[in-house]
Amino acid sequence: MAGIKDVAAEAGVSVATVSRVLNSHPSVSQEARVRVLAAVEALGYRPNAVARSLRTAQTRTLGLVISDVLNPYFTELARFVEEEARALGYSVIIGNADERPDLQDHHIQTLIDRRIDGLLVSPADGGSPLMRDVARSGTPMVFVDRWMPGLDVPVVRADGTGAVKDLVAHLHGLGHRRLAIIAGPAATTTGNERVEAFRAAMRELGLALPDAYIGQGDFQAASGRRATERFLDLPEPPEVVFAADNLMALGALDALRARGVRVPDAVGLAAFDDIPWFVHTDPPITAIAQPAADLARAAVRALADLIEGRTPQSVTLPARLVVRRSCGEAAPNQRSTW
Amino acid sequence: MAGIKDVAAEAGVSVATVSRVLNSHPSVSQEARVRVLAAVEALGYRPNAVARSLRTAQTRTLGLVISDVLNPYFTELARFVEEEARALGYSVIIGNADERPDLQDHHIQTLIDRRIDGLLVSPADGGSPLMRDVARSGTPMVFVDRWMPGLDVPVVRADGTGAVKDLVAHLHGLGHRRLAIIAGPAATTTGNERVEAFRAAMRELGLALPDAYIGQGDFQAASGRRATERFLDLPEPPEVVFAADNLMALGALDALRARGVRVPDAVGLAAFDDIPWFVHTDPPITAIAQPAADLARAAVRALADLIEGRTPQSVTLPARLVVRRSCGEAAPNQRSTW
DNA sequence: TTCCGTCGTGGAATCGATTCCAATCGCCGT
DNA sequence: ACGGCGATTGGAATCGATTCCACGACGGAA
Repeated sequence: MAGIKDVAAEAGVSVATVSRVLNSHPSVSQEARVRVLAAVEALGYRPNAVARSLRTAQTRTLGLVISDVLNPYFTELARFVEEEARALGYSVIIGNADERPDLQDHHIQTLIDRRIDGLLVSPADGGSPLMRDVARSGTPMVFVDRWMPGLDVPVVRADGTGAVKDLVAHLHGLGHRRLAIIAGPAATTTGNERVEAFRAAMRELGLALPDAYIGQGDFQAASGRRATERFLDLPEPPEVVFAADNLMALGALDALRARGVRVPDAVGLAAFDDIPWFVHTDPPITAIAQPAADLARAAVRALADLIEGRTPQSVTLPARLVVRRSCGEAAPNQRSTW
Repeated sequence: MAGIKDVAAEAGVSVATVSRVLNSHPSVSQEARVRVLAAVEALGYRPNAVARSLRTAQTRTLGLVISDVLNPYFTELARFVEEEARALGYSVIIGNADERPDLQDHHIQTLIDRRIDGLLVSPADGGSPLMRDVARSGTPMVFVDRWMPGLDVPVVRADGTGAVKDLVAHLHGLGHRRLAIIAGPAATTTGNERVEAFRAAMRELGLALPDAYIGQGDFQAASGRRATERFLDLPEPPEVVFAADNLMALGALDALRARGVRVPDAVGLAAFDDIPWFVHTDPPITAIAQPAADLARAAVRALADLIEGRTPQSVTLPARLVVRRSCGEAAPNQRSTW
């Protein structure tokens, strides 16, 4: 593969001049520029990004560590992150933690070793000591969706409080009183927040939330299945199950179907995170939709600000309720996002 | 951030010795090794992967260019690719082409510029001249799922012929005669193959496949919607629509629902690619399942073979039919993959 | 005792770019 | 005609590792 020296030789100039042309440095004669460009073309020369990064100490690359690629919400997030990053001249390397702290650390370490310019993280399991160190070491970093408290790191996320309140009100209006939730890991911020919002909304309506109605999940399908089975085994099962993410909702649906429980007649189902498939499930699932595209854009911009020396902003966007039929009679404002 | 020189100074040895310890070169005294390791520990030293790559001319990184991250099939593929690569000591950088040739080329170019050790590609739109050049230039490369004909590049894919034949037989057995297909882009191998397999299977059963029953799609949801609407507008609409991938099936379902067409009573639906949600759609969708995990593993191994100088193998694995209820009465062997 | 092979070690070159610094060349003003 | 300034240019240092090569010490064989 041709190097900058070959180009210099071909064009009859020094490597310094070639480099200047490539980086559009002003002081190069028109004539030299033309010759260099011709040589570049003739040789099909492409600068070696590795060498360039070593010298300039920047890679124009962002790391994105997400908790689970199989979760459509994160996939969507990743897609928009890459899009915005590309618009700003960065590449993105995705690390999938699969909700496993060890994998998460592995990816963070690998990304740091490769000297990415900045890190976008959605901490699985409440983050890790390594993550804390990285943040403190001054590596530009931004949290998306989930975050770690007590760190001076910008956070870009959706606030589901209002939407959860709307959801509970909707369920209450439908006549449901016994509402259960499948929570995410207590260590994650989103895991906690959603439960708290749910609890608060219920208290406001004077509804009780017994411990037995709080299932422990880990944001993955299997845990949704297990928690749902436990609910169904209760002497007095809940009338509605609210899953704190879409994969656990899938698991819940699996469990319900396996037991032959009719949705929503016997038990209703709602989920956090809206995805295209919820329109076509049986029945269509009422869900809380997060603005993934906006979150992704805001997060990338905050990170770029941090990297390029500007002051980044934490951003909180509202999530919103999308009512479908999985909790009872169709509501008048039933509408899909898609 | 501490460099190898700092470690050398701290341990009181030369950088050469430090490097030897780090790369477990045999000729280092026990005593020096201990001192170096202690210094590494004390300084929290981590080798700079960029510098190392420049010198060794290898990055221990694989590029994976997929056609569409939002397609759960590719997401699953990506997940297993990363898993297998990690087991073999490689990292993976994912490029999402969104079924756009220009984006695809952008990612390939970026990956090459970063000197990834090898490339795993599922060509969107039949590949590109750039892709052909890269393949010919000797960059280790392996095709997954889709491929470009006429290149000496290993291909790892699933063969759907048998499963499509099973599907058509199943539909025929259910009494359906007018079967339509929403094809993928003619430029892609999978796009063509699936149509051809379908056509062949129908011919064997003496069924006609009029041109009007072949919808042109691009593997994305919107095209599935459009093609389905066109089918429904036909004087004699098909009895079953077979979508060549899961996103177009989603689009088809959208269109069917919008028109108030009952599935499977009025029109049946089947899809290529099976995903967890198909179990819970209304109705559950009959689909052809590809062994994503096995494909991913085989592809990574083939690429690693190529990179490390062994002889890689092309692999073709069978896809299989999973019958559900979207084409008519439940079959006896109804069973989910999940 | 002398010679030679092994082992452990450090100096220095190298990978492919970027960039500082000094040198050269016109050309202008006085 | 001369000093000087701006525009171009090339040489060489540098980024942080790996690795070739030479060198000294030491042990065993003759």
